[in-house]
Amino acid sequence: MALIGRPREFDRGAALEAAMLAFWRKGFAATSMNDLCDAMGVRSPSLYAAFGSKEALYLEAVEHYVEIFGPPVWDKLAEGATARAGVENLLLAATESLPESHVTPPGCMATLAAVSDEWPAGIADVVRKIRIDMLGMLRARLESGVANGELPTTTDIEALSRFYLSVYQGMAVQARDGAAAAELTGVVAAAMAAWPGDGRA
Amino acid sequence: MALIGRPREFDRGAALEAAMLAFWRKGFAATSMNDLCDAMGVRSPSLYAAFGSKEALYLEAVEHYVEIFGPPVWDKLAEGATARAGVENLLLAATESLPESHVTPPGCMATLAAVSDEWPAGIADVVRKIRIDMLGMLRARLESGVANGELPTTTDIEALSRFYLSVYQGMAVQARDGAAAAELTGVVAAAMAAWPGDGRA
DNA sequence: CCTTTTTTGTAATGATCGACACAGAACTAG
DNA sequence: CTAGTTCTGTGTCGATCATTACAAAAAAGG
Repeated sequence: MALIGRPREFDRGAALEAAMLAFWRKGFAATSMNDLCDAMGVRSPSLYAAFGSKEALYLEAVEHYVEIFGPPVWDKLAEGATARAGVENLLLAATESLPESHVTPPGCMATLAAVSDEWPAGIADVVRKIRIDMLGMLRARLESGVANGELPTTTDIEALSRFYLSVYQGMAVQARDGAAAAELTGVVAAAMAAWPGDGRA
Repeated sequence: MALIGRPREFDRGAALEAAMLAFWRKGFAATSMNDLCDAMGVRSPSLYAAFGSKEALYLEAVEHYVEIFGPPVWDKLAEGATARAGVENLLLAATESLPESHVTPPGCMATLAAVSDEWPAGIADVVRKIRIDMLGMLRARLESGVANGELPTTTDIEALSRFYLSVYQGMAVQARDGAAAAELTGVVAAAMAAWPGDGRA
């Protein structure tokens, strides 16, 4: 991009990654420019030159989050042999992704963003769209399950996709509260028992 | 309390109610003292004299929330004739309580507090305890269901209580995103299909 | 009446917020 | 080399934050 002029002395990608982790852990408002400068190892004028503003940096950070942490979980939805296996694999992947790790904060950055605090409208719109996209992915997989004959044509797609989204979102909240992967797998097992036609009487 | 001296000119209970609604809608950090003074109709010195600090006011507000909005939902757990009816009635009550109304903001104040932003430790501890108490109430009802013979003794109480808590918490997130009661009742119907022994094959 | 006590309104405190002005440093193009 | 361009570091801007001094006002006790 910048062919002439003084070269940038920091790795933009690494700085964005650090900003993503800081925002993920503390949220938008609670992460100050000072926090970001410390986490990214960059002075504020360099940060503004590279990213524009705190809000623009957050938007890039959450976009990066979706690119990096979305596929390992949400691609499972399509990889499953059946719609049921897809949903189950999605939720099982979430049990590994949601709890805190050595490098990542607990919970889902997009699910938990802007649900309890007032955030800038631009950010609130983006994260809400991500959550709506999750619902859309679930709905699409269930619809294909009906088309494949795996699910009865009478299946309430809207309700079932919202239900499994609820399970994912609730697991994200509990991961925030310290739930471990083993505790979340129990939730998944219980949730899969709600699959239409899975009678065990 | 104050027998002598100039009498207070505002209704402390009404002011607390207004503060609760403001905190509920915007969260702790995003609600400034200016916002609170406007919402409560009180100048800041009077506010500090009556409540101590912003943090102490929040703690009183969330305590008031639990007292007012907790029982209409969570008492349903014990009122049901069976454990299954109790859980279903709890979730159905939530479908009426969680969506935004003319007077209340959307979502559950205790469920969504401090999940996306860093809040003062004292507040984070309190709201997390409330969420853990919800889990405890579910667990206790399921345990009594096992004792009554309504549920198999092999029931994974821990997993099932976490599962229904997930559903409640996920519905709270979706209510934040604008879900209506009708959409949440579909989630409840799907969730109740996961009840152990509810075979429909 | 006067004193004591508490609340009220005005105004200001220091701290922190996001964002930026400016000058010097580091690079390319010619 | 010089000129043009971009980045870095220091320092600071006005705004807003939670909190509080201070004095006038409103009540009760004597």
